[in-house]
Amino acid sequence: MAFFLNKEQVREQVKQRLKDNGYRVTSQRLAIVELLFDLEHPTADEIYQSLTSEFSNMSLATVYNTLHSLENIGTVRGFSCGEKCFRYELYQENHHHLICNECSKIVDIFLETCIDTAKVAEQTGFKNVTESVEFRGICAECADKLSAPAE
Amino acid sequence: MAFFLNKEQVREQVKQRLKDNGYRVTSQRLAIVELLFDLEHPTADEIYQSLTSEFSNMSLATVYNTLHSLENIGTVRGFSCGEKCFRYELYQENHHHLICNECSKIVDIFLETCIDTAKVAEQTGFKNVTESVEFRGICAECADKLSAPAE
DNA sequence: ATGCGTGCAAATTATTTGCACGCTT
DNA sequence: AAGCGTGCAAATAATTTGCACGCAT
Repeated sequence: MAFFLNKEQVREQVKQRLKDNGYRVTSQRLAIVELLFDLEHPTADEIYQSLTSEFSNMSLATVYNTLHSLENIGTVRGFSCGEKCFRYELYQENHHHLICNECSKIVDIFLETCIDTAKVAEQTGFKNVTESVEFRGICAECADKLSAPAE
Repeated sequence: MAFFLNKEQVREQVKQRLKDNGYRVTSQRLAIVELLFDLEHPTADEIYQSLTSEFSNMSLATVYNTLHSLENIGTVRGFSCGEKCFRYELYQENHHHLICNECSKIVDIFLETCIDTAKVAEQTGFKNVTESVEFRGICAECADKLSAPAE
């Protein structure tokens, strides 16, 4: 985890952004942000599982709603690993993914892009624009497996 | 559509790549590639609908299988627009997306990046690496709608 | 001739939605 | 006091999978 802000700072930043965008600050929203700070790339269900210990009654629907709100304010990014599951993480510039098409393994890649998000926002009229680069390919192990049957 | 290759050239390229990667060249695979050349960002189901006119009997399962194979050889890229639907397109460098978190509108963005896909492949051992930049945000109309209730 | 790719249909499962209550503002 | 956010549970629909046949190699 290579965050530029510590958990407390992220918390404060999110609170500010929620307010700025007309969302209420709720304990569930903050809890999910903190969880995302600690976890790798949880799915909605994993987040739900982790939070049921903290909040005895918390529903999956709330997790989805909250993630959606957090995406809207540019704090969370969802991405699909493999076709099926959807994973979420705190948005960080320069933090990208390389995903195996076969086994859905996710490799984190930190690299500078020369992409100007502000400019994209300006030219398109979009708000809260986040950017991420997704690499796709076949990992070495899967490449072996795929060619193996042909031997 | 700003393809560097015409349809025939894409066809030949795909045939070669299929062979190179140990996949068979089938009419369904070529048909899907040609369709992707013509269509914007079809979903699997839209592809299926379009092909049923050409192939009287063609199943959705085959569409999914084929798309997956084409992804593996780096010809097709799938991406999620909104959380629900999955869309597919021919892979082109410098062709990226800006997606609205609310209405899932897709804006195509062509921009040069300083991303070196070959280097990523080299450093990670992945094969057939494709790259795409995905921008997310809230489009102007949805931003209006979201703030409207607060007025 | 062999075996992969296809078609069919059933199964799985992630995600969404509507409604009533409680908490934040 | 008012209304958004939450929780619950049912509904929705995209995607996957197994099996048998035909076609490409």
